[in-house]
Amino acid sequence: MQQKKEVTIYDIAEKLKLSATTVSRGLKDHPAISKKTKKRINDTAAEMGYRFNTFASNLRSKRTNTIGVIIPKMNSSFMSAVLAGMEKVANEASYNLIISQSLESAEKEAVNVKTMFNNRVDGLMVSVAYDTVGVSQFDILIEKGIPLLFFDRALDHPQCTSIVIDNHKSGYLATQHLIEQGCKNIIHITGNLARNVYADRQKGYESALREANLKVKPENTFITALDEQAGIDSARNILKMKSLPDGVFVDNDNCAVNCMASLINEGVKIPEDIAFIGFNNDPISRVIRPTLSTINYPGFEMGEIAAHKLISHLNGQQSINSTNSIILRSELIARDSSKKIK
Amino acid sequence: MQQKKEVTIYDIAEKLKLSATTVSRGLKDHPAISKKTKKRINDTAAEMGYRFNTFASNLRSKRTNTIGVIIPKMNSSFMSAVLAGMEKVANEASYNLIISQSLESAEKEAVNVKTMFNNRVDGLMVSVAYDTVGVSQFDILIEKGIPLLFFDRALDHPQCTSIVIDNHKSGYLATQHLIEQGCKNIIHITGNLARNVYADRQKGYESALREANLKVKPENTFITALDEQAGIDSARNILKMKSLPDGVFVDNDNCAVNCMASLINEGVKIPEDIAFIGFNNDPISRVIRPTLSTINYPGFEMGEIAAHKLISHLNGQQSINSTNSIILRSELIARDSSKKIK
DNA sequence: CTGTTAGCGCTTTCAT
DNA sequence: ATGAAAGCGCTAACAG
Repeated sequence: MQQKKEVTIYDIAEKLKLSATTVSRGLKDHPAISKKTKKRINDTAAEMGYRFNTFASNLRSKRTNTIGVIIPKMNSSFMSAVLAGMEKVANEASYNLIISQSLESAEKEAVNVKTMFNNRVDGLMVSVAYDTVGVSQFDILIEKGIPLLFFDRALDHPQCTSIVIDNHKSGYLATQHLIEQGCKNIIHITGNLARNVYADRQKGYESALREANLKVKPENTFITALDEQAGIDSARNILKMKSLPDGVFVDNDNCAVNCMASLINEGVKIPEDIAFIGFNNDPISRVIRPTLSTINYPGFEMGEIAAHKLISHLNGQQSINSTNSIILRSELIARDSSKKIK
Repeated sequence: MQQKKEVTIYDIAEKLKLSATTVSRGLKDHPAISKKTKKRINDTAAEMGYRFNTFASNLRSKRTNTIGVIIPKMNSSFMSAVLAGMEKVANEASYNLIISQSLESAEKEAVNVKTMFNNRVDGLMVSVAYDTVGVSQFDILIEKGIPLLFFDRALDHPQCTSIVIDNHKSGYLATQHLIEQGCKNIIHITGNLARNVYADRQKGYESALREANLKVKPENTFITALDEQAGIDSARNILKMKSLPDGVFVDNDNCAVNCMASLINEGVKIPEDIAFIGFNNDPISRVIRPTLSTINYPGFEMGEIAAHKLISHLNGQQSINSTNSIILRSELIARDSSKKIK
């Protein structure tokens, strides 16, 4: 299987009696090259089977036109939507996206940051892992002036912009909704409170309880991994409680449906005995019975805005820093799992 | 925001009174460099804030240590598992993975192939899009001797290895299972029959029917996109049929649960009126009620095997071609949605 | 509008 | 176990 020799711009230049520079410019659609020459160059390139060498280009120009993205896990329709939004904006600005998963591990995340750094990404967008601590793993980027932006699961950093949803309000709305349905003893199944998303939702949950003169009991907040197993385990823990709750707010639909299914298996009636509300508006929330009430928010838009902010910065149009952060709106979707009142 | 000057191996070499060659080797853990020198080199590199320049390396060595992966869509636990398997093997062999989605579009797939090609991937693994036609879009790779491997949704190509599951047997098992439960009028909701996975399952479905002396009716095969909407639409179409089916075999769990939910909404009893079996063993199949019978198969293993085959080829240990293709085993998981017999 | 020159940072011979 | 020299293919800077 002999590799054919690679065609370079020099080969094209020679064939056309031009300089390599002109060929390079012609291929790049540079304004200073005549239409006619451009056409000759492009035609010859195609004919000779030329392929652009990104490495030589990147080496020389010290730019990669590549943006890195690190997400915790590619397992929700929300993440798909965010990435789709990012990809759209990046493509339009002719940037490439490199996506990698931390799989919820701070350790793997740190490795990914290094890999992105070594791959010379022009900028990086991160939604941090479940157990990430501190921000020092990102220092290498900041030091080299590589713009860093957080989305959804954000960290506080003066030099970074964050794009998030209003988690406080979301938590408040979800809890208030359960209270309106008559719930007086509401569980909040959440994640690591070091993460802004969970901490803010917890605060919103507490605000709503206090506003309704309901007690905030520490034992009513379950800190979990918010995955399927956490849903099943939480159901077991709920059934063990002295007084059964009458409402459950789960920070993730997938976890919520598993919890619901386990409870129903044990004879619990939903929403009559326990009302449920999830988070994410995942497609599963519409398929499960009873259909799951949830919080919806604009993932695609979040991706678009994040990518747009970063690219604006790269083009020198605006700066990445904490004062440019954005909070997107979310909304309550009430379905059968929470409608105690007929 | 001034960029600090990049540290190169020459800077390290100078500081240590060594040659760049030695530094390069030391960083790469080359056997011909003494332990002591290696330690000095690595320490100094860290201290000086050196970062490896992939582009210079790739440019010079003409290898990228990168494997490309193109998948239709990152929307199932099956795909996650496959990618995790690939990543594990790739990482162990110190290869990077670039993953991109065709979003079920042949057009985008062709673009992705070109991008991968221009990014000089050492090899490519592809699960083709829903509507891909022909194999010519992959010619550029074959011509340059870049190994190409298909997994799950495969194309026939003498120079490519395929890693697939036994779709014929899976279709047969699923259908036979419904027949054993007493079904006599079974619908098969499938996808584009130009795709091996769906064509083979359809053949298995037909084999099982014939074996049981049941008629194979063309109108009982629904060609759909196998997504959520297809499930909902199929439910509507089923309800319009002159004689309602008593069994439905869907080639995708996600589509199946949406179809089931829609039918249940219309008062259909599952499995009593219509028994159901899906495909993929997606987590959703365990949460939905009734729990969905399905076909399980080893996604993680598929990823591992695919990556392993490709890397073996890159190391010159075995060849990529159609004679090395592998068919993995799948298994039936019977749950409540198909158990008519008590 | 086109060309000349130089060099990005690394690895690969081939020597020693 | 270490080094010298050359060059991968491109583009920035300057020249005309």
